[in-house]
Amino acid sequence: MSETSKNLRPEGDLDDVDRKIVEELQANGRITNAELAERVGVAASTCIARVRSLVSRRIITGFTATVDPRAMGLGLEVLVSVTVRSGARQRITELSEELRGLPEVLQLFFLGGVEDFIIHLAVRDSDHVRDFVVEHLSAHPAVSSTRTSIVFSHHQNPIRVS
Amino acid sequence: MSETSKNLRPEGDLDDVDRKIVEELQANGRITNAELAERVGVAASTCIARVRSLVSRRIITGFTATVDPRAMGLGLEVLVSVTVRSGARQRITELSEELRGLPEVLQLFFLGGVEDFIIHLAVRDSDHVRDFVVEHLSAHPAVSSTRTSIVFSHHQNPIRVS
DNA sequence: ACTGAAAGGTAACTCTT
DNA sequence: AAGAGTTACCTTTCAGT
Repeated sequence: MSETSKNLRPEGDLDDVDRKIVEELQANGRITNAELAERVGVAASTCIARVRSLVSRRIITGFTATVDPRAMGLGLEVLVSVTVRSGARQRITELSEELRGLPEVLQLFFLGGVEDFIIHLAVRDSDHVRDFVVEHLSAHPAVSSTRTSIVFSHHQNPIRVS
Repeated sequence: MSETSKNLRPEGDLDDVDRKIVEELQANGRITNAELAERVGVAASTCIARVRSLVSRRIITGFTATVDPRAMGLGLEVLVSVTVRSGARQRITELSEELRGLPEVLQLFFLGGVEDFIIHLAVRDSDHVRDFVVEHLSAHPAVSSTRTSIVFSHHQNPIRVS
């Protein structure tokens, strides 16, 4: 009954069962509740209650299929760094919201530092990159400069509780 | 029966049904086959065959739960740009594989251009960033320089067929 | 708060058209 | 590719611990 039997919440306020569930669902988001329960070592009824709690607490924020961009005809990925004009700082939010809505944009990092954004794009080809930069960045009054780098490869890891 | 009735495969060789399936499964990876079939407008038996085909062709590469790093005790995200010493180019692969295995690493972009990598980290706090950089980057003989930027916000979009 | 069993529902498979 | 019918399994609930 002591607090010392609980860890000093080293990672959020999840216990071992929650963490195992999160780990398994990151590795396979389509696993059935029955199998998840077995892997985690709790009853199916317990497991489904835990998963629902994790979702309602917004610890798990969603379930998605991961798709290969090349299979969708998007053979080129690039990272575009954007610096905003110092006189146009207040327009960063407006610009970022515009960018978020564009289909080429896979990810948008809103940064502190020299660069204000990094945009991760998946596009058909280099012409498509140029069109994107010209149309949405160079033409925008808030944008000071951009720098585009080709992504040779891209790896994504699950979040690990370590 | 003519080729003209098929589009000039504007995005891979997926038809409208495949594309709708991919779209729905990115939005909700845990949708049931019956509901997916209804939304896409095909029979359940057709739908499950399509999904399996997409997975076996590696167009859909997996299903995952998305997790809030903050809920896992990882309250700080940063992007670290890494430049490799010009005399140590051949060690990039070795370094990237080492980095991929680290629990703090969410994403790794292997780049062409001035910078060789960008590492997306989720960490507890700024001490954790420093430890990571010192331990895994500065100490590495192939690393020439690093630059760390705080991520204020991060958005991720599904891949859209446009 | 977790478990286990029972009931109901749904998915998956096969065959046929 | 669709539909029907069968099987099997999964989800859900609830009472008990």
